[in-house]
Amino acid sequence: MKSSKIPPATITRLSFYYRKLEHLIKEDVNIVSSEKLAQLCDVNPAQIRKDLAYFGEFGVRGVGYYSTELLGEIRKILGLNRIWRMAVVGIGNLGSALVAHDNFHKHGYHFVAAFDSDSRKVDQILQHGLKISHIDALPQVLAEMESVDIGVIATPAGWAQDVANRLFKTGIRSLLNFAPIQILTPEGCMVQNVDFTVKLDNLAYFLTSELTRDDPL
Amino acid sequence: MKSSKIPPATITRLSFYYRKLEHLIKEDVNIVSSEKLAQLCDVNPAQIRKDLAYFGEFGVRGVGYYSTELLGEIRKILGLNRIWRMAVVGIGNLGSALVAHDNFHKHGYHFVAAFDSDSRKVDQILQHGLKISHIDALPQVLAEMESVDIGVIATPAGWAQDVANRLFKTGIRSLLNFAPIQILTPEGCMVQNVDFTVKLDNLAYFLTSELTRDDPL
DNA sequence: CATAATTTGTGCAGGTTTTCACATGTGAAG
DNA sequence: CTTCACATGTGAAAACCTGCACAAATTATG
Repeated sequence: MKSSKIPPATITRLSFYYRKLEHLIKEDVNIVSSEKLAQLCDVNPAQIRKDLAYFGEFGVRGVGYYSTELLGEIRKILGLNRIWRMAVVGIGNLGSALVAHDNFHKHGYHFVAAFDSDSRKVDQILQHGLKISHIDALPQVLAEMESVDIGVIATPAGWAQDVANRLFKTGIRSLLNFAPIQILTPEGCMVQNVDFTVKLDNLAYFLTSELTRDDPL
Repeated sequence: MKSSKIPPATITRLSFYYRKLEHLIKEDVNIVSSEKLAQLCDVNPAQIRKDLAYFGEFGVRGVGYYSTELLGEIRKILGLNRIWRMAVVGIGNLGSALVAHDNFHKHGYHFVAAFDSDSRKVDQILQHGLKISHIDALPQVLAEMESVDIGVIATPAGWAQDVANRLFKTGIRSLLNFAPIQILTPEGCMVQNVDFTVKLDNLAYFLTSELTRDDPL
């Protein structure tokens, strides 16, 4: 259980493995080899074994991994054996879509607070009885409830840093940021960016470089 | 102009530089040094110079980079000096939010077709006069229009692979996938995944490992 | 024109991540 | 009980990426 130096990419891959395992278990696959799982996740088998080795020995030599057991181990590693409470700021098209997206809820990520700067939206009720509060009431609203683990920023770029600062001030240490900017982050906090435009730029580059490439057969 | 072996991360960073440059130019900053830009993007200055060196020499020694010139060069590299035509499949909460999101449009990514499997949604009109077609009409609709560059998958996970296959079959070679699964991709095609849950899992792991850490001191 | 002050572009070293290859452990069959 | 087939766990090699440190180029100044 050496947690010393774990590549960030390993965590992301564990998340993939987890999903595939859920899927396999639904199909009554009880045992899976690194070979098989690797194929499904499109990675190298040794990679999977290395990733898991950071956290322990979960397989049986000559056999493979017991699906449910491995699922449970990864669940423990990632911390998915609990509910994570989230607050979202910015209830525009994207924010609404996120709240309505039941994939979050199904995986234990629950929205427990929602904020917007538009007073006309305040007191509107969203999915699961979630009520929109005014952004200026953020400190009070969060102080009055059980602590929130993750903040979600779904505001325009111009607001994002300000909103992030307000969230950090309440003691939140993790943000999921949908605004296309780099958030300045205090020590001990983490921001994960979901940046559509960057992804599209990657596709644009791919298509462009394919065209430009002087393919000599 | 050695395009031989460019790290994927370089492309992603170019996208960041591009955004920051846009911003700087708006503030009438004519010249920027790698030092300055690095600070703003939170990377190493040498990294920026290395990234740019893959594609040419765009700076002036002793001076720095002319903002607009560099912006133009990166625009050319990434292929952002044109309109990219996109088709979106799945007009639920997320799909609607994407179409409404004007950040795409502003950066040259235009939705020109929209599909859904729900017949009740067919013929509904979205932003910019975009009309929803039935998913089964996808081949015909796309055949009748100027070619589409990028497919966007905003369907539930179960549909995603099927939709991807249909899109690939029309000749589309790039996908932006919002479904939480790994898409099987033919040779010469590219899929970029925007996977919220993976990002959340990363945050969950961060928070969990921070708690578990036996902090000596 | 020479010198100083900059800031780029880049060879090289260092570090991290991925992959290979094999020893180790396990279950099954004869 | 021995042997075989198999799949994990892991040290070592390879591939990849980043960061340093300095040479090269440019402008400014006297």
